Parts: sequence; C-alpha cells; structure tokens
Amino acid sequence: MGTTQLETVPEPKYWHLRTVLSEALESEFAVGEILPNERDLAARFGVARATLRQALEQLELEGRLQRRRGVGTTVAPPRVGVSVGDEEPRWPGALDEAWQSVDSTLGTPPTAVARLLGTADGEQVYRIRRSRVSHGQPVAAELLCVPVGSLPDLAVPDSSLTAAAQARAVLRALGTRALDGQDRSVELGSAGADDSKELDRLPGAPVLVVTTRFFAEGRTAAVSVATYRADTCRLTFGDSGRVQIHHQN
Amino acid sequence: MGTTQLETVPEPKYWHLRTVLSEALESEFAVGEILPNERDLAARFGVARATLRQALEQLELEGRLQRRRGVGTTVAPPRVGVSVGDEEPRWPGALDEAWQSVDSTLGTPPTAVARLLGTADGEQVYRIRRSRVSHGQPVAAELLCVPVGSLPDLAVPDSSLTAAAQARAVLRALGTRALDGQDRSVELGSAGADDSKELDRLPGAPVLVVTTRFFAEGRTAAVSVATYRADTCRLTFGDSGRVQIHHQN
DNA sequence: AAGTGGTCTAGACCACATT
DNA sequence: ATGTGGTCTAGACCACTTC
Repeated sequence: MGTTQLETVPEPKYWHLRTVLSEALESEFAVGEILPNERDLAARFGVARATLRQALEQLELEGRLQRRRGVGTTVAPPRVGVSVGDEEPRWPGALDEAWQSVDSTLGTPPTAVARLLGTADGEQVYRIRRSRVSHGQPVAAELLCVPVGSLPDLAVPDSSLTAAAQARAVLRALGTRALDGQDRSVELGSAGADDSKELDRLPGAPVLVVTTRFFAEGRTAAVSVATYRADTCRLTFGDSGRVQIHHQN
Repeated sequence: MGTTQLETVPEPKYWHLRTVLSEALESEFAVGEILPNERDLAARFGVARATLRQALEQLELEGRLQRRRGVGTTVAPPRVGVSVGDEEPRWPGALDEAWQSVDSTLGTPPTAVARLLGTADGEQVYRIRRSRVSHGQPVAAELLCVPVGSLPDLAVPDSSLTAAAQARAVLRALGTRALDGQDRSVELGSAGADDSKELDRLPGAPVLVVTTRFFAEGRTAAVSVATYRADTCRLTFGDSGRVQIHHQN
C-alpha cells in the first residue's frame, strides 16, 4: 500500500489526500464522530500540516466535514435541503415561511441592490434583515430592500415601534399589492462580516447567494438577497426537499 | 494611511487585504487588466506570499479575479447569467438548449445517482455526457443517466453508431414520453478530475452542482447532474438572465 | 492550563505558458 | 530561458473552547 504512489501523472498530494480521507470517511467514520487533530493526521500521512489542511478544506467545502476552532473536526451530516421558491411567485413574508425578522431600518440600499431596484442614488428604502433557521441551525441571512415609494400607503415608521413590528408592517403592506412576477438567481459568494456572524461562521465562508426580484406594476418593487451556508445547505426547487442526495466523488 | 491599523478587533490580515484589493479593483483596474504578480504584490503589502494568496483566493471565489498558471492574474468580467430551468418542466435535449453531447455509454450510474433513480445495484443505464458553452467558454459539464428500462422502445445501441448519434437517439426517445414533473436542487461542490478537465479548471475548483430528476409514469425516468463553474457563472431561474447583477461586499 | 483549529511566515521547488 | 501561479515544507504564534 505504500508503493502505490508511482503514478504516470502524479496528482497533487493534497488532492490524493482528499481522496484517501474521503474513502476513510465513508468506511470508517460515523456522522458526528471527531477526527484526530490536524497535527496528528499530518504526521500520520507524512505531510506538512498546511497540506493536510488543504485536503480538509476541500472536504469541508463539499459538506463532508465540519471544523470548529477550539473543538475539532467532525464528520458532517448530509446537507439539509432547504426549499427556496416554488413554481408560482409569492411575496416574501407569506405565513408558511421559516424566516424571522431580526431588524428593520430606513436607509440606502447596497449599490448592487440599488442597481436592481433601479432607484436613484441615495433613494431611501426599507431595509429588513431576516434570518432563517432549520433544524436548530441558522442556514441563511437575508437583506430585503423595499423602496419607500413602493409602499405609498404605509406611514413612515414610528420610532415607537420595535424593529420586528416595523418589519411586519412592511411585509404586510407588500402582501396587499398585486405581484406581477419574480426573478431568481443563484451564485457563489463569501460571507461578509455581518452575514458571517449571523450564520455562525468565519468571515469569508462560502455561501450561496440567492437574489430575488419582485415585480409589481411594471417596476421592481423589492429585492431580496439571501445568503445560505454553502457547507450545510442544498437549495431545492420544486419538491425535491424530501429526498436524500449524497455527495459525488 | 499607514496608521489606520489599530483596530479594536483586529481582523485577519488576509481579510483586510481582500478588502483593500477589492476596493482597488473597483477604482483602479479595468476588466481584463492584469495585476502585478503575487511576489510583487506580497512585497508591496508587506505580507508573506501565502497570505496574499489567501486574499486572492477569496476574490477569485467571488468571481472578481481570474488566475491562470503561467500567465497571471486578471480582473474577471461580471459573471455570466446562465438560464437553468423555466417554470414548466421539460425533457433534456429540447432543441433550444445550449448543450452539446460529447459521449454516450452504457454502464452503471454513480452510487449517488443510483439512489435517486431507485435502480438496483448494477442496473444498466445510458450515461450521456454533455457540455455547455456560453460566450465561447465552457460553463458546465453534465452527466445524464437514463435507466435502460425507462426506454423500452429504444433498441440497445449499435456499436456502429457514433457516441453523439447514440446520445441523440436516447434524447429523442426521452422526448416522446410524457413528462410528469421534475425536481431540482443546487449545492456547492468541487470539480472532480473529469469535470475539471471539461471546464478547463484545476481539480477541486468550486462548482455549482445542479441535480435534476425527471419523473414519468410514477417513477424517476432520468437524473441529470450538471456542474457549473462557480467562478464564472450565475444560475438564473425565470428570466433574470437579461440583467446585470454585481458582487456584494 | 491544555488542546483545538486559524493565521502567518520565509523559504523551496514544480508545472505551465510565453518569449 | 524566463516569468507566472500552484504546491509543499517546518516552524511559530494566536483565538477559541473545554476542563
């Protein structure tokens, strides 16, 4: 077994290590079990710790491992399927959703969001921050921006209201309007300082960014940017959330 | 400007560097422009090359940079929006799609796919590999598996047919059947040895894995696993493909 | 206090593309 | 031949959790 290494096209050590560890995870470890620490593992495989870490990072990116500073490295459970969007469009804040409002302010949107909304520079929007929890773990953080002009019937928020109450008021006002359609995109991103705290991860952690535009009366009435933990989540469309999907090689 | 560093909660160097570089990219560089090489940049910022590389990796993950061995680091264009799935389900291989069949074999599916198909161990499937090109660049590689039993009318392939012709025959046969529905999920993965070659990336490159199940006559008639380059692609649902979305901070 | 993963360093060599 | 990014090393120290 020690003599298998003469390959015609020698792959990088960390990649080979990843494969070896991957197989070991399937055959010799149970979900939740803790692995030996990095220094021991590196010594066992005869590589520098940095090289071992490169392999672990790959496996963590694939959702196979979970690493926590001060604690250790554990075998991750299969990713949870989180349903994001069905066939028919719906306003955010519909009752059956798993979102919880954590804050609501009045201010200017991030420039990327302003571009999607088509708002003028410095135009005010309601900024609602929500978080989504699944199986007791935070899985997503969202920033929902609604131009003040989209909700003419809503009184400018009273400072006597709690942030959560303000958020509810905005969502309720949105729900009364006719929704013409919506739009969605998914891309890879990395958690900023704020999101990473909400998601209980380090800054820079990989996230799946789901951007949704809501259309009403010929314009973009709201934009939601939701960041999902890429390590623990599998986004599902339709009703595939019920099914187990496992990692590929 | 050199004295701004006394922070109450000092963030990691590589993260701070990422921010600095990110701002420089927006203000001082044009798309396609090449950055100074890593050794120079590291010296300029007074950090080790490994630390600088950590910052560059972040920016590459976010689709802001593109690095090519032997060439250099360039400013990446905005991610291209690739449409994946509309409202109504449709068999793969419909005419308007941008997929190109590259191979077709008869064999057993990967275990993860077998689980989704509900096939018995060792049951044979048509395995079709396709690739998708957008703007002259490969953006996705797909493995489409169809159990032989799903297409009773199709003769077992003749070895005289080319792989592309076999693939067409399978897709055509699929298209004649009634499609009851479909199912989709998106998750983060890393490119395997085979996919990474098709996508023109190094093994381990981040990819968005889109898994689609096709239902017909009460069973899963086909499963598609498509891996999209996460660095260059933004997956769109509905008709958001027309719009520019830029990175967040 | 001890043990874990996270950050950082300063160097070396390799694979690849270009000249 | 040169220059680029990619891999790897051996060590140090830090931040965090747990005991």
